Amino acid sequence: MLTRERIVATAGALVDAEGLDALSVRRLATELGVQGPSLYNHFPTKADIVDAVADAVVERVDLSVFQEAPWHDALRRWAHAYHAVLTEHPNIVPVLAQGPGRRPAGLAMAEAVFGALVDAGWPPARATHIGALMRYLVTGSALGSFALGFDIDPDLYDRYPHLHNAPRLAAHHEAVDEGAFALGLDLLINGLLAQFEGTRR
Amino acid sequence: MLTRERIVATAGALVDAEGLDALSVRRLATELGVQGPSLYNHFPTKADIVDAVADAVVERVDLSVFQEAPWHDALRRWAHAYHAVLTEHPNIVPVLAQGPGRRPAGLAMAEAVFGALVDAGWPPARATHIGALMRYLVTGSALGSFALGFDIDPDLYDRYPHLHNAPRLAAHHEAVDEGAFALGLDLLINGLLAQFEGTRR
DNA sequence: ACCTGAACACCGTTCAAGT
DNA sequence: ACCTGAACACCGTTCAAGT
Repeated sequence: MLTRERIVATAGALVDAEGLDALSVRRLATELGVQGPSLYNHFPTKADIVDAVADAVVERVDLSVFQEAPWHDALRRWAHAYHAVLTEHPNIVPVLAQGPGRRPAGLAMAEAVFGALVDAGWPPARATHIGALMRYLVTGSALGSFALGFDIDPDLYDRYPHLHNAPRLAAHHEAVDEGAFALGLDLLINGLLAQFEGTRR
Repeated sequence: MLTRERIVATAGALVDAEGLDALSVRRLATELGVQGPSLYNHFPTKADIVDAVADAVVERVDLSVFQEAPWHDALRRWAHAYHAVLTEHPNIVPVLAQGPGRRPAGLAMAEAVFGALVDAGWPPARATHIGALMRYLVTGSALGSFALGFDIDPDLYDRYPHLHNAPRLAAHHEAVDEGAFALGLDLLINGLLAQFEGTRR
C-alpha cells in the first residue's frame, strides 16, 4: 500500500544514498514495489515529492532555542543545528537554497528566525537582511564542500603555485569546511551583536 | 562549422535565457544547426560543455585588484565583482558552487585569492577558511534570491504572523538581496581585519 | 479509490556509415 | 576529420482500462 509518508521516506533515502539525479519516478516506484504512474495518485508532480523530501529535512531542525535564549545565542545555535542537519543530507540542499516556497517546515523556520529578530528589537528590514545572510552562509556551505571542490591530481596545480597543497584538502575536508563555517558564523554574529549594542546606547 | 567557442557561447546564452534544465544536447545542436551527436566531436560529455560555460563566466571576474590593493580591500572588491558577474548569470551558479574542479579560470581565481591572503601574512590554514567563507557567501547569495524564495500568495502566511509582509519581498528583491550580501561582506571583512590587526601587535 | 500498460515527447550517449 | 541516422536505455507525465 502506497502512502505519502512511505513515498517521502523512500525518496529521501534514495536521495541521501545516490543523489537527486538518481531520484526518478520509475526508480522510486520500483523501490516501492509499484509502477511509475501509481505515484501520481499521491503527488501531482515529481517536484512535489522532492519538495516534501526537502521539508522533511527542515522539520528536523530544532526551533525551540528561539524561545529560550537571547537572539544572538539562539541565532548561533540554530545556525549550527541547521548546518548539522544539512551536512547529513547534502544532496537535498539545492532545493532548500531556493527558499521556503510553500513548504510548511520552511515557513515555520523563517517565522521563528525572523520573529525572534524582530521581537528582540531589530528593525524588520534589517531582520530580513540577517535572515537572508544566514541562509546564504548555511546553504552556501552545505551545497558543496569547499575542500572537495579541488581535484586531487597534483599535476593540475603546476601553474598555480600557491595551490600546491590543494590536493591534500580532500583528506581533511570535514575539518576544513567545519572550520570555515564556524569562523563565518562567529564573525557574522559578533559583528551583528556589536551593531546591536551600538544602536542601544 | 562547429567550434568549441561557438558551442560554449550558444550553450551559455541558452542557460542564461532558459536555465540549466533547458540545456539538452539535442536542443543545443538544433540551435547550432546540427544534429545532437555532432557535439561529441568537440566535447567528450555534456558535463564538459556545462563546465566550459561555467568557466567562461568565471573568466569575466577581474582579478587585477589583488595586485593593486591591500588584502582586505582587494577581497572586498573581488567579492563584489564576483557577485555582480553571478547576478548576471544566476543559472550557472549551481556548477560554480561545486568548486573549481579542473576548470582553469576557477583555479586561477582560487590562486589569486589564496595567494593574496598568504602573501599578506595570513597562515595558510586560515587563508583556506577565508577563501571557503567567501565562496559560501558569494555562491550562497547568488544561488537563489532570498526575497524570491517566498511565495507571493498572501493567504499562505495566515499561520505565520511575523511573515505577513513576505509577499511584498518579491517587488524589492534586488534591493533585499543586494543589501543582505553587502551587510554580510562588511561584517566578514571588518571582522577579519580586526583579527588580523589583533595578531600584529 | 488506487494501480497498470501503453503511449507521447523527450533525455545522454554510442557507433557504423557516410563525406 | 567531422557530421548523420539509427539505436539503446533511459526520462516525466497522461490516460484509458482494469479492480
